[in-house]
Amino acid sequence: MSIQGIFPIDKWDFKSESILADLPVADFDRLMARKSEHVYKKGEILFREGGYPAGIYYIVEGKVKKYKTDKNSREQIIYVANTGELLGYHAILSEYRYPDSAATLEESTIAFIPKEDFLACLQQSAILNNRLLKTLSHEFAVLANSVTLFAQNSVRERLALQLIVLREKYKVNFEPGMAVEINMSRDDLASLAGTARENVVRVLSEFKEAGMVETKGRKIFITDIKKLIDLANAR
Amino acid sequence: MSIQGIFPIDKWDFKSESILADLPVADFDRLMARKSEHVYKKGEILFREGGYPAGIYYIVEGKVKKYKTDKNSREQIIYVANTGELLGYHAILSEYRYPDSAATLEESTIAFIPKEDFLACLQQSAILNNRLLKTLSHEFAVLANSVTLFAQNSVRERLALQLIVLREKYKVNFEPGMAVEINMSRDDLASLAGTARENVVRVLSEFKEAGMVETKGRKIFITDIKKLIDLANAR
DNA sequence: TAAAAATATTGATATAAATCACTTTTCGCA
DNA sequence: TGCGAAAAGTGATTTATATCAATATTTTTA
Repeated sequence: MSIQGIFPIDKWDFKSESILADLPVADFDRLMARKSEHVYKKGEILFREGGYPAGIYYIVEGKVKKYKTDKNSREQIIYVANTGELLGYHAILSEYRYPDSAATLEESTIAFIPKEDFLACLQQSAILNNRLLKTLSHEFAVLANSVTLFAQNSVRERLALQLIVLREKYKVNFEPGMAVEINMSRDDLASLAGTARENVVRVLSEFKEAGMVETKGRKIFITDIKKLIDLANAR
Repeated sequence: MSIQGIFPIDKWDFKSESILADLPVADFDRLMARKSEHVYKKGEILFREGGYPAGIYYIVEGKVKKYKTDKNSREQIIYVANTGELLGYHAILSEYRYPDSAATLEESTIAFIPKEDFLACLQQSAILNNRLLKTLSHEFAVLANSVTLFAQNSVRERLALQLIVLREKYKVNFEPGMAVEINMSRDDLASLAGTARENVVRVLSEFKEAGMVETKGRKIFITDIKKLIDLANAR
């Protein structure tokens, strides 16, 4: 789902192009022929940065964080993938190792597709080919935005933007005006905003003061998205 | 050219996969059939973020910065493209607008290839297809590294890393132990490192103190790459 | 080659954010 | 249902870097 139209440009359109949508049934079936589906508990690791790729992963249902870990073992979340998204294809297409790690953010059902099946399908399906090119190009735009965000914006702005993006991913059965619950630890939010947990807590309570969010225990509710967007667009 | 082997992992392998290398002659000729070549002066703009793409650009000779401009018109350089690299394909492949702007960093000879020719060639050449998939996947890895760099590293580390990367791009007729001259303004360096010009100047003079670089007027020479790398890897 | 313009440098100060040390709350589960 | 571990929150302090104001240097050009 897109947030186009809310932002001036769709600068923060983090919508996930579904790579497999509209794939001809034959192609889809070939791809999925030897898949193995598995339910992962929250926090389980699918693959690790630097590892050699054996195949790709399809999120049947759930959420996965893609992240990098630096030498101080501080984690940086690059992206939050949602139901319907594909994972791990970068490593296979670049003929190299996984550029990041992936771990479930909640209990998730995930299908594994062997590398050979993915490559075979890729060779035969022009549509899959084009979808990948399109998705990868879109990812470039999204990551370029991230670079600018981290290089030039304050923690406050970074967190605001990440909350806006997360809201899109966490809203289900949404009706206008409804608060969206974001189910993510302060630590993960910190990792997503590129800061320390303490700062997330402080900024979050600022946002609470300003009537943008509410919290109940660990739960975070986005109550006024418009205000958040204004803050993110300000300066 | 790669800096693999210098870094522990090739974390900062910013080498540019040449998309057009090894392309069958027939494909290459078709792609280039209607190209128009033009010499740009330093600082000329090839395309602007948000613009509708009319084609792609091939750097015959020269250097181009890809950058984004935020609401305060502060510039963030995302990438420095070198001789032999292709520009502007993201916009065409994603079927959207240019995600960033491009401007020459020095006098450069650049060929423009109409969108139709690029797409036609893409449709007929499986090799071009695969090269694009590979390059885009590699770009993902590079940008993911950038995100982590900006989110978690100090200005000192950021500048050190950017200098290491620039050194690869600015070295010509290089012999071991030779100093490499980086011909870039303090403002552009600041934009590349995500900081203000003043801070670049200060950090640069620190590096000079430490014997890593030398300056002559505006010119910057990387004299001890090993020390720079140690600094970038430290922490 | 001198004057003007662009670019770079320096120092002082303000501000944001990291870090540390600690307390409190929440929640899974025994 | 209450205990213990994990997660969240708070306050004080330090540190890095942004910002401002002014000067100096380099390059361009007339």
